[in-house]
Amino acid sequence: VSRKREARKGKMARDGERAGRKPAPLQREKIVQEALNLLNEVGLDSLTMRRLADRLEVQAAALYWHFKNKQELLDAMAGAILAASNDDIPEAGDWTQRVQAFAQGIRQTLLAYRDGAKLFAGTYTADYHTLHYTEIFASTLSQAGYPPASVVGAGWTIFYYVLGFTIEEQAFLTYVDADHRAKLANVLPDPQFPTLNMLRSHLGNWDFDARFRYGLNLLIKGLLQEGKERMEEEGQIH
Amino acid sequence: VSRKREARKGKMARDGERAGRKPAPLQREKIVQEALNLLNEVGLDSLTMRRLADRLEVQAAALYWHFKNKQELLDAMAGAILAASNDDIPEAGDWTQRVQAFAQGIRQTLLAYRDGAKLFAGTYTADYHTLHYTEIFASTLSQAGYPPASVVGAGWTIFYYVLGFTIEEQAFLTYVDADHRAKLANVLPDPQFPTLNMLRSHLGNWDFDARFRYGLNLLIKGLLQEGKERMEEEGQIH
DNA sequence: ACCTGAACACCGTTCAAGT
DNA sequence: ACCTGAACACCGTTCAAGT
Repeated sequence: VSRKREARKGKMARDGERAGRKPAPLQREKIVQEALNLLNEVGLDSLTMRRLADRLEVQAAALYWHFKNKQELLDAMAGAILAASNDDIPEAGDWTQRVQAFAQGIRQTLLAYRDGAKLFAGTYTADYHTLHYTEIFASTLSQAGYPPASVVGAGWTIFYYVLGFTIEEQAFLTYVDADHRAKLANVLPDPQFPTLNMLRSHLGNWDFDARFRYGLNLLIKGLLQEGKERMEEEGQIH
Repeated sequence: VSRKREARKGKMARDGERAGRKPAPLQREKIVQEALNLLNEVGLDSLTMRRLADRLEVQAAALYWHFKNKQELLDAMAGAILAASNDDIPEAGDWTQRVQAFAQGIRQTLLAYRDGAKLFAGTYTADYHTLHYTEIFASTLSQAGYPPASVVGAGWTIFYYVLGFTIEEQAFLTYVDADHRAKLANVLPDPQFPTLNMLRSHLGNWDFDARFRYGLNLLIKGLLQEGKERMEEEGQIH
């Protein structure tokens, strides 16, 4: 997970606009790494500065020398999750396969840490890794012939889908136990909701992998359709 | 906003599986309503039991007679937001227009309260309103000829998209100021990311309405395409 | 440069006791 | 049935002072 990061050393855009100043206070990465371990053990709601300080065998106040406040630490954690992810998206296959691998990659990255998606939501980072990922996606769709507005629009759409999906997936995995699931199932056979009743067996399906693929396919079908419409228009003009 | 709820009184599935017991301790709705007001004023992070108690001119401990814990209150708030929303989706138009209106309705519902989307995320409620909404969507797509698996899959996909979108929209509106936006713009002209550089003008576009419509259209295009493929298959078989 | 000690102004939650 | 008083075990953050 962290071997990749060594290999990219020297690219230096790592700490945002402050990059390239000096070799970064060594301690910062250690804190973030320990914070991520703690996240996996206790979850986002129980991740406190004091608990983290305990782990690092330091006073809580010490953390405020390295981070302005808790939010800045959380932002750094979100960045580190993305950085640690498998960022060599396969170049093989047509663009639909590449886009699919891209979306799956983001989902797996967020799934790799407890509450990873929730942590990531609302973190508007623009560090090297975010831009790198975006560049890969954008160039794939651009080379497939899609115009700028579509590339950007599709990028956001896929990102929002993956984010919403993974937030709900992780919430389900941690908060919804078998009891709760059974309760949901019991509510359904209500004559007031005939269509839901009809769909009962499908609504009880919690195969997140299959569910994710269905939505991703729908988005790609939409892109294919958009591409076809664009070709037809161009055909009429020329 | 709350007149609608009066009109539906007597349907009684309101408090989940405990419904139909007795006329519900009057106080509960008042607490939730005040909590929503507080949410709009201070945001989700600053919504505390103690502050809410102050507003109701009561001790914080008193809230624990009405709600098991804070999470139960948050769940009730999420339910109330959905309940207060405009739930008579227009019956006019073809199914694509109805699905569009449906998704827009959910987005507007979540936007109606500060951090509404974040509050809603991970709240697996199955109250009357959730089921009612789902029923409307499912029947629309069912009547359009889509098979059960597609109806359910498309429902989840649209939900995840709307949720992810609105979370990021609200986070942007509250946390990202002009300064931050300018900083994001400055990072882009990097020769390392040629495609992003090319898309610069489009990446700086923060028109969320337009962005939302693009993604929604993409999903509907995908559904139309899926429908066409299904018709072709059926044509070959018969 | 980096950390401690101690404090400030808060949290969510419990529970005996009141009415 | 509904609420108070008081406590418990925590929070994030600041800041003088240490090394």
